[in-house]
Amino acid sequence: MHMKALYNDGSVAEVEADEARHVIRHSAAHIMAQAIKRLYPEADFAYGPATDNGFYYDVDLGDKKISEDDLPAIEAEMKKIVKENLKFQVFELPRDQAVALMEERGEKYKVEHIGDLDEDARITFYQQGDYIDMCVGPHLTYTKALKAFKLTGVSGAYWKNDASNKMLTRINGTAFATKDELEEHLRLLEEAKKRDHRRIGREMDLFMMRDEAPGFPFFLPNGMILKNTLLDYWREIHHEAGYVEISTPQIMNKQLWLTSGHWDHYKDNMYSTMIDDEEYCIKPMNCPGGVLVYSSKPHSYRELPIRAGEIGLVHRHELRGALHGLFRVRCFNQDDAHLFVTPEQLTDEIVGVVRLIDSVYQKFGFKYHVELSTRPDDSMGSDEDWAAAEEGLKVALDKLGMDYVVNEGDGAFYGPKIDFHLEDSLGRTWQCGTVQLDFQMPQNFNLTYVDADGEKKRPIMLHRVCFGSIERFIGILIEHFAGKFPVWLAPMQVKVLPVSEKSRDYAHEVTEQLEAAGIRVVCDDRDEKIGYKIREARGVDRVPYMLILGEKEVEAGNISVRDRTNETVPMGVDEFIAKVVEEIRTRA
RNA sequence: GCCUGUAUAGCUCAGUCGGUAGAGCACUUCGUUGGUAACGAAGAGGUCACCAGUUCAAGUCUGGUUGCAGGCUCCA
Repeated sequence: MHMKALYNDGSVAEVEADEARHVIRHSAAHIMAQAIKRLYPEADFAYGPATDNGFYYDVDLGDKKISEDDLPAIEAEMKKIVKENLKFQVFELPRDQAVALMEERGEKYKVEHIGDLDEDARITFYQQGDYIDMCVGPHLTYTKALKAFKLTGVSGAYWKNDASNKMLTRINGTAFATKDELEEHLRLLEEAKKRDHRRIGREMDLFMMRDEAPGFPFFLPNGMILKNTLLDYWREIHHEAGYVEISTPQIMNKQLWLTSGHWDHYKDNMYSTMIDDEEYCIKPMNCPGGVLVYSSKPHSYRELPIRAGEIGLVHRHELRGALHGLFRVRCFNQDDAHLFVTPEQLTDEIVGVVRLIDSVYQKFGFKYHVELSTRPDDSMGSDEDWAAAEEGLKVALDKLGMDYVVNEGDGAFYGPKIDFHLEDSLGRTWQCGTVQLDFQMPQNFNLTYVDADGEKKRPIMLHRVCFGSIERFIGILIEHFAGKFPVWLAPMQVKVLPVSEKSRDYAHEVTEQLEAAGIRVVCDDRDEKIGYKIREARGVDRVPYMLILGEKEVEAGNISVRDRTNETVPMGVDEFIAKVVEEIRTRA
């Protein structure tokens, strides 16, 4: 799909594909702003960019409010503007005139924006009809080129993404080159909703949420199978990677959290309780416990690196507006580990951890992106330590040749981190794995090891998780597989479906044989028709294998195996058991 | 915490102008013995999230609280 785009130097060029889509969406944002301005003359616009999925504009409407009910009117006005086929024009102004123009038009956010621009920044404006917007473009050449768009919702967003600023009204929309593409996009969104882990979790009886405990998930028997199976896998690969496993207390006294720095930097997220008139905290992180284990006895350089894993249940008071299924909860299990290493071992250990995390994500076929998160405003420690720590992570990433984006100011309060982000069904990303480099905790707790020269030295501490939180990881897994887990993970691996009462005894026999082989099998011997049972096994249980057993199979002494491709093949029971057991063993 | 919505049966949803509730699926029972994505009938199931208010009367209107959804902020 070719189309023309107007650039801020006044030139016009052909654009296509992603670039064309971006131009369409960005122009849609301007046309929406023009429509809003016509309907709400007091509207004051902030930012209005194109995004990966559409576009939005943040607007300050003063005392007025816009809700979803108002969107059809705005859409209708946009259609009028499209029909008017206004020409997009571009012009540039020197700073003082740019400010004057925006002030004259009552655009105080744009004026502030100009103030934030570099001294030598070129300030360009795009105009269609009587609407003028400060913008770097490019844009469509005429409004009629906007052929397919839809406003999708209203939300709030802080000016400059800062919670201390005013909350503006964000109006979201999406636009495509053609109506067909728009329809397809909306259809895919509907499809994605069917993969929502909250919905599948309920359908498959994996977990549940209750109003009595917002943010605290309940795991049901099927969910526990999934969780425990993941943990078995986790223990196996960590044992192979030279990790030991520990477990540290849920509740430890406030003094510990003062020493670790959590009290000063993380107090608002911590739950606490009184025990015998002394204040105790419920752990929001596992590291202080891990540190206490390390510091409980002297260590030689010969013992390092120590890699101590812990499936640690942590509780954090998250803002209720942030809660989201299993993705954002108030208590979760971290597949944590703390590594105590010498400076010489540091890079290799980071590389080892990153490789381990990568191997886990490869196992499930996840695509992910990596971020290097640097020093936040609220942090502890010296500039030198932070610089060294950030450098340490960079060196490891470079050694691995990994692509990453830098996420300024998003590190933990005690150190910078490498974050691994996974996608959910809607393409939203969630941080799962992370590797954090920490010089602070060893200092705060005066951790040492005796080096070869007999001197006491300070170990460096690495915090790391692979899954991140088991809960979040399970949520991602559910959406990734749409509940159709590989055999080794499936809570129900085989469902035996007798066609009628006549084959019920045989079905029970086969079920027992599978059970004896360690296969998770359920026999649906209800008095229902075979089509009904298949429908439920497929659509609700999402079981990898169904065994259809009728008189034919009783006669032949074999089984009919139907897999997820809906192919049905006859097979001997022993042959099938061997196949499934092998798939489970190899985690195929 | 903030913005915009939203809350009726286990699930998905109807419920008009305010007159104390309905469907489909699921569940239970009975019949049915059925061969690859819904067998038939009957039954049971709701303090309409909660607390106030308006009204002769509230699922319905108003206010508040809580949960939930999509965002923002924050985060694994």
